[in-house]
Amino acid sequence: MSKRSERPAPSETAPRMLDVAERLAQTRGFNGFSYADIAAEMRLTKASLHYHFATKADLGAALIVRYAKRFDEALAQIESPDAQQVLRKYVRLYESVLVRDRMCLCGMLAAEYSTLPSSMQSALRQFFDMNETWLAATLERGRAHGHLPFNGSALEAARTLTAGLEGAMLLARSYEEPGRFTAIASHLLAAFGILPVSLTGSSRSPQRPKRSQAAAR
Amino acid sequence: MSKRSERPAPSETAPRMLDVAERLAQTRGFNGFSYADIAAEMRLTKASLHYHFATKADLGAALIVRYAKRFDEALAQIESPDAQQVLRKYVRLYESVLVRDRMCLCGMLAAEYSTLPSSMQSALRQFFDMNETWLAATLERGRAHGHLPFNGSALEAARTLTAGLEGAMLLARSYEEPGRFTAIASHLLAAFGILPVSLTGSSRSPQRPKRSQAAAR
DNA sequence: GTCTATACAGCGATAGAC
DNA sequence: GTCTATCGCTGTATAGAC
Repeated sequence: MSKRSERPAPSETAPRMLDVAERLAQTRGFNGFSYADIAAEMRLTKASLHYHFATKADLGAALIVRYAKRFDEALAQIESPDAQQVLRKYVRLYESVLVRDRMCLCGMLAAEYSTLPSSMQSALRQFFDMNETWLAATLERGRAHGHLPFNGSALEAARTLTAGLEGAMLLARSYEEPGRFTAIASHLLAAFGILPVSLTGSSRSPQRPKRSQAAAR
Repeated sequence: MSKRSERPAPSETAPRMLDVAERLAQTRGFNGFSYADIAAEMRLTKASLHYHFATKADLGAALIVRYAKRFDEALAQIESPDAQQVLRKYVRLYESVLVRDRMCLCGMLAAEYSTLPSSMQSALRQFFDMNETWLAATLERGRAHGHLPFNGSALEAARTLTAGLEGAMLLARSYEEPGRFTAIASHLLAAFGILPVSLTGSSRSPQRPKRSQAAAR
């Protein structure tokens, strides 16, 4: 926080703006930072910033689009035949955000949803749609291969998992204790029969997986 | 929404202020409304409002304290020997907030945590502590009586449930589809072996359409 | 308790020089 | 692309009359 960024090369100004704005949005919310904040950090004037993103709504929409693209790429990179491993890595994506004292950008923006320009609202929904589509497909595939013993609709399971992770980030941040997130995430994964990371390694699992109680009977 | 409140009796101004501010904070966030918004709705001037709550931080702290008190009372009212029924009603408390197009006040404030005055930050943590203490005790009691077949720490289970419900509200609001919340909440309850309400009447008490505790908030 | 009036900082945004 | 300068508006908050 005490370090002020060097002034970027002109061609790098737009992406650096997005970097700074992203961090501010994740930590303070979209309504919690201003062009002046970005300008101070980048050692530019507010007017210069408006050259790159004419309005804050433009900046905000670009923020979501880039975030969604990166998230999509990250999801592609954690694909693997082992659905349990994929989901553990999925959780770790969230964790890697939290340990940098940030909230998931889109979780944060979801809280401010009703105050956002409509361009941001629709971009936000696209992000969540993409996320839940990928997650539901992953869950369904894992179940089909017999690796994920959960019950019920994969789409609803995906939404439940996302809600749990977003909520866990929200709460963990209020305590400045990332460990709260990890504990909740493990609990959520356990509901899908997924054991903690420390027990992975090989396919043997001497401990009985905590079966999901969902719709038992 | 289109209706503007009547001007309150002078002695009622402070509580009405809290009512209006609460709704605005739940829908737009604490940084998403101003004294001017409250003043317009109450047909008073901003200056008059500052007489009752000198600063916005004072208003915000009072907001949380009152909310926590009401929530505590609501929890006391849903106590019952049937832990499953208690948890279903607990979920319905959240639902009753969401269907009025609001986010849980404290979930919303949690998102803005880092921008809040410290008096609000500590009040917020108190709210979550109270909530999780009650919930963990409820879960533990249900398990001890054999009514809740969940595994692991009751405290962590409580945190997981709270995170899931808060996250579900967050996401459901971005789609303006309260049904998303209900589906996720059912899924979460199922993880504790709690069946949907519609399937509960068969063994014991018949289904009663009584919806008394939906008040408050 | 409520008012008018105002202070003063911050906001997003624009015009035009360089 | 970046600057200086400025606009119009909104934000929280205060002083003092009624």
